[in-house]
Amino acid sequence: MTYTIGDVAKMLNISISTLRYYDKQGLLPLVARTKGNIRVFDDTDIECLKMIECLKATGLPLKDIKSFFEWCEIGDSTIEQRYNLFMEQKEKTEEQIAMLTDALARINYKCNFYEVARQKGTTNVPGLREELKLKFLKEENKFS
Amino acid sequence: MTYTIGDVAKMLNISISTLRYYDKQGLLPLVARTKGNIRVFDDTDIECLKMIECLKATGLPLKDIKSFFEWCEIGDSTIEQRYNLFMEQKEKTEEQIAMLTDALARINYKCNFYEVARQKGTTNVPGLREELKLKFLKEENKFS
DNA sequence: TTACAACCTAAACCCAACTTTAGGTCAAGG
DNA sequence: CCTTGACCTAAAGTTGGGTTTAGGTTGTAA
Repeated sequence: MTYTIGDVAKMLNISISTLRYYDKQGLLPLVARTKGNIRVFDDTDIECLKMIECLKATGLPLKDIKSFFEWCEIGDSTIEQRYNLFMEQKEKTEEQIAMLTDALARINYKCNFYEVARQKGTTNVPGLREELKLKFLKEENKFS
Repeated sequence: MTYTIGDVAKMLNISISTLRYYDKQGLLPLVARTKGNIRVFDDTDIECLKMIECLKATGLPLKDIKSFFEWCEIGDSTIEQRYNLFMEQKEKTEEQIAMLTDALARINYKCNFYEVARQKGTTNVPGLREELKLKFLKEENKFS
């Protein structure tokens, strides 16, 4: 099965210009072309793009993703590097999830805070603490 | 308790230039100054900065963080906006965690794959599938 | 066979979020 | 007083990850 760049863009929800940009950056070194120079993507290219999306989602820079594909092409002598890359990325991803989980807890707190504030019509709700209140009250005092 | 910009930079592990940048962008509208124009941070400013870090971690752009602080200053008439901001950010953060959890599963698979490959000295391991193999094998065939 | 959408390139442009640079000011210790 | 490190500003530069533009080619269907 083969696909045009437009097909791939729709399938993976990546813009055509981004796909061309990735190709130019050397992230898709193996994309075939027709005699008329039109890109022909196959299922392996789709798999590569999904891997790119996965690594990008975890914050790996494009140049490092490029390195990974270069290592794949070189072969078995680069297994150690590839292993290290994924082990490191695993750690970083776990850290990111932990950070986001923390952030989510704070945000949930705020959701509850503003839920109550919405009902009462004021952020001045006894029993609930808002981080910013002190200073804004100080500010109010300044103006009064 | 008050702090210099250098103190805050060390406490929160944010560079001095970033703190000044945030101030310039209007994210720290309430930071006091000495008569000699030196910034004086207090504990509320530290709380604001922690909130900034939290929202930034979830991908909220600085201009939106600025809006939030502006809404806080305006007062109770902006409760609804603030509520919506946090509800939306809650959703987005949950989505991000889900995405990262997916990515982590793929990465863990790769860790295992390369763990075995490392032991065997080759990625050509029966029973383990590598997304990229097809094409690279095709490539090998091209050259042989 | 020509019209038309979809493809191509190179190069310029864009944006957020910083960082660096250049040239100055502040304040505490000797 | 004067030195020195920490502070200040404005403005320019940097980076990553794209998008846009301008000008051209391909290929399919009427």
